[in-house]
Amino acid sequence: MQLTPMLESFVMHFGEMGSRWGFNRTVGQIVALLVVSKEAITANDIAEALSISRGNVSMGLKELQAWQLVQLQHKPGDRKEYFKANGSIWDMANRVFEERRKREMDPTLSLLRDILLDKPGNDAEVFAQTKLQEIHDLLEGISKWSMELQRLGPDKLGTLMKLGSGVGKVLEFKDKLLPRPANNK
Amino acid sequence: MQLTPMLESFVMHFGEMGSRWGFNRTVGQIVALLVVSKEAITANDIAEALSISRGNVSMGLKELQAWQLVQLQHKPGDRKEYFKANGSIWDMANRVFEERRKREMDPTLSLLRDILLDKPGNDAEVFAQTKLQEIHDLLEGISKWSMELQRLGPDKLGTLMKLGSGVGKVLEFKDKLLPRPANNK
DNA sequence: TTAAACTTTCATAAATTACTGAAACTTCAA
DNA sequence: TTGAAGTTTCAGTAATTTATGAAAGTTTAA
Repeated sequence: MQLTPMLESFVMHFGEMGSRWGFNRTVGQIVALLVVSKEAITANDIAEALSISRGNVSMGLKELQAWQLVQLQHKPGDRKEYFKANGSIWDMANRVFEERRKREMDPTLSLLRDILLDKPGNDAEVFAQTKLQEIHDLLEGISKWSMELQRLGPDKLGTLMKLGSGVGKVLEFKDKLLPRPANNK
Repeated sequence: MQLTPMLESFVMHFGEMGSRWGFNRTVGQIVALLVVSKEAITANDIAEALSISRGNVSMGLKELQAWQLVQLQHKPGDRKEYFKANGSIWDMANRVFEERRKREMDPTLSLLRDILLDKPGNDAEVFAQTKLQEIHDLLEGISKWSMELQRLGPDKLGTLMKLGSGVGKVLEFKDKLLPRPANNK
């Protein structure tokens, strides 16, 4: 497998960005390669296209399976395993969001809840706890909201996003039209 | 400066999470320390509290200034520089979002735009470009939308988030009430 | 000016993370 | 069962990132 310059620049860029998106360079390259590949490809193809070791590919694919970003395929009469991107771009982005939410917010939320159960021992701790409470509430809000948004599905989310600055307007309607939502803290 | 066990656990946790949030351990610890400190503190206080070198603190604070997460203060008759968290938790979270958007999406958007200007050279590139276009549109959508949301300000965003699953309902209203929004691509 | 008090820089050391490749493992056809 | 075709694991090494601390830089009071 040989990449054209166009595809190579894309794949390499995803490698560079990988670490910012929560995985390492190789994993970024692999997922990029799979996304632009029409047909499913083997681990050997990947190793060759990216000039990395076979072992590295294996670990990368394992990681991507944990993220649910790749799909395994078998071809009849062929013992090799073939891989392809799992779902649409939208699906993949959703899974990345979800996974990052888990990794970036859940552990902190859990720690904050624990700490907030403790009695403050002095003045400094009293002040600190009010701050920790604020952080907790913000994280919890974002966390819950992002889960709601994902539940909306692509179509509605699309509408919501296209709404853009119109969101403000719609919110005003809501105040006038919805008598009183039942979810006050 | 000596941290109580409660504060220490919080500060250390932020250190661990730091790398997932886009900065390194030390920077995470420093920002956590500043957030729970009622009074502004000196770089030496920080080095002592976290048991890290003075130089490291200096670099960490520099980084945090780039993120606009710390504020410098001077006390009359005192030559030292004092530092405190810059703005409310909300403000700080906003800046982190903004900065991450810039780092995680902008470079990719820019690359994708470039690539999409090229003529595909073969079949594989034709397929790849449709995928790249999808990625581009999704990223652009998220990017623009998140900017809109930030423009709403805390109050409205709060309402929107509290709305939760109610968002779906409000969207239905919108379809019925807003004749036709002017922002079609 | 000088020098004391303080801060930043940066070369190098330490720590962490990622990659390789050979060995171990698995699966399947004969 | 054997061995060929394939995959995974993991110890060792390479690459990258982060931290240290001494030297250089800055600021201000006298």
